[in-house]
Amino acid sequence: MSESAEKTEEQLIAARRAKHTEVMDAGGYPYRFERTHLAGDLRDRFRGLDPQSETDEKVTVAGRLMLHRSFGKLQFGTLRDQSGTIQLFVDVATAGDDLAEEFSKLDLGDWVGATGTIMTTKRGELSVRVSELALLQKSLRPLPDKWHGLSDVEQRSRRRYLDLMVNDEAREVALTRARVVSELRRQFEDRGFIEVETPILISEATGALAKPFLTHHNALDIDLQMRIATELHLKRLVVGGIERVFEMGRIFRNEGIDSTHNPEFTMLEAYQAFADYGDIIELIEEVFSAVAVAATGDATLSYQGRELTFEPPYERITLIDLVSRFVDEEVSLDTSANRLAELLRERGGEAEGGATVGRLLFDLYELAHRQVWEPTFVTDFPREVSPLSRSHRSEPRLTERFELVIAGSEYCNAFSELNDADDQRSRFEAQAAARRAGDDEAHVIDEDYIRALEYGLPPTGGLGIGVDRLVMLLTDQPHIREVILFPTLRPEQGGSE
RNA sequence: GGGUCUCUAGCUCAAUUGGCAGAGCAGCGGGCUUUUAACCCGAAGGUUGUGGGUUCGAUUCCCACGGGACCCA
Repeated sequence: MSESAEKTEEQLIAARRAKHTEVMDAGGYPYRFERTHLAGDLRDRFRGLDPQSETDEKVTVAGRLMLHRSFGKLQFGTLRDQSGTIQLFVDVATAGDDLAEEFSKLDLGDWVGATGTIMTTKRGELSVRVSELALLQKSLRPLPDKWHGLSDVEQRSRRRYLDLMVNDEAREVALTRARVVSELRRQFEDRGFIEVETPILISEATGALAKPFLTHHNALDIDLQMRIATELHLKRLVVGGIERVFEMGRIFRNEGIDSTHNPEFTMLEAYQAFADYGDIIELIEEVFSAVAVAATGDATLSYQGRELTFEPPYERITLIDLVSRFVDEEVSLDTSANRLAELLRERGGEAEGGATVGRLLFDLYELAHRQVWEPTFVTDFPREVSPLSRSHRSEPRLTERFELVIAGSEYCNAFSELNDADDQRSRFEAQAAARRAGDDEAHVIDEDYIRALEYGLPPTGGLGIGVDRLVMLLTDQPHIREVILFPTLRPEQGGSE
């Protein structure tokens, strides 16, 4: 922004600031305000009131002044509170010159309280015939365009308060997210899951394949990492006897930012003793359909112009069958690595030298799953890409793991939990070898977790749900920044965050 | 990391082949007793992201840098 542009803005601010100074000189703004009704409540209660009605109902409303229309001796204002909008009507004949003058001096964006009787206008608009007015706090800065709102995506993310003020969709997304989170919590609580909180700062981040954020604790003088999953802590709690446990919390992964990745995001993980991945599939179907209905009112919705239904049952297909369908050729665990690498390259993938059959099948799946639209459980993942999943009961080269794929992306990752301490140790060691070979996202060995398993983890089914992505789906948003109120951004030049 | 596009008034957007940078909203002044983005009249508001270059002349063409968006890896 150039200096003169700032000057232009300063001129706009100066006029508002002059009025602000007047208020301050006259004793300042109120510390509280007694509101009797929300706009939405009034709309519900007086729905169907005939045009040009006058009532004796005296109400006090409060909110931000969003629009102002002056019509000679009449003035109309649109006041918005959290529940919606209500019109303020000021008639100089009944309100008097002073109140009309006071009302006309308000600026868009001001926080205003108004008392008066409920009425409707000739056109039937529900209004408050204002008899008392209170300026609760002046807005010193001009609002964005009253019709177009704020459209620049960067500014909308950076100044979310403005986005929420002027863009209906931003408010709707925020509210829907709250409904999703609330319903998720209710679904698990109703099934007897106990909500817990596990550490975010830990000496070594485990439970997923991702780079952690690094930090430092001064008093202990130790380096710490921020969690990349809640998995191993939650399973320790199952070992401890909390047989149904969940956590919905912030996860941090030190990765790039794109339409589906924010460095901090919200994941729900849940673990259920005595269940296997088949039980978890049923649980997920119930939870997802309930959440879709709670968020949007319907289990069927439109995402990016295409219909999608959360109505169970969802399709189930093994990873190998999905890959076979994708490459249009029957593949299996006995297909040669060379052939799989060839198929991968043909489909535009990159096959690393020395990649195992399981790895290559997984890489092919990563391409194949983009073509899946309706909710689909893809089951039975290769062992080497699933270091925390229990071996498949009928095929040891596979694990009892599934992902729920919807609209080309993964929304849930779940498995029969690996509860054999010795097997877990050998999986960790395989990961450690990969790490030594240069894979810095390979899992590190968590000795205490193995110790916990040695005390005995019952047969357990577990799941992880990417909450942000689920909200994207349910709000029809193509970018994760639209469902996170304050997404990670490069700091503004010269500004502070 | 690579490619494409983009940055003009507080906000939303124009600007012909390179020829005086315009509008709407907001703000300011005036009019209007039923508006719904009210409307009408008037005045004001700009170092066109930053820095270089080409040119008589650059919002426009070229280069670099910065911010952003999308696609690819």
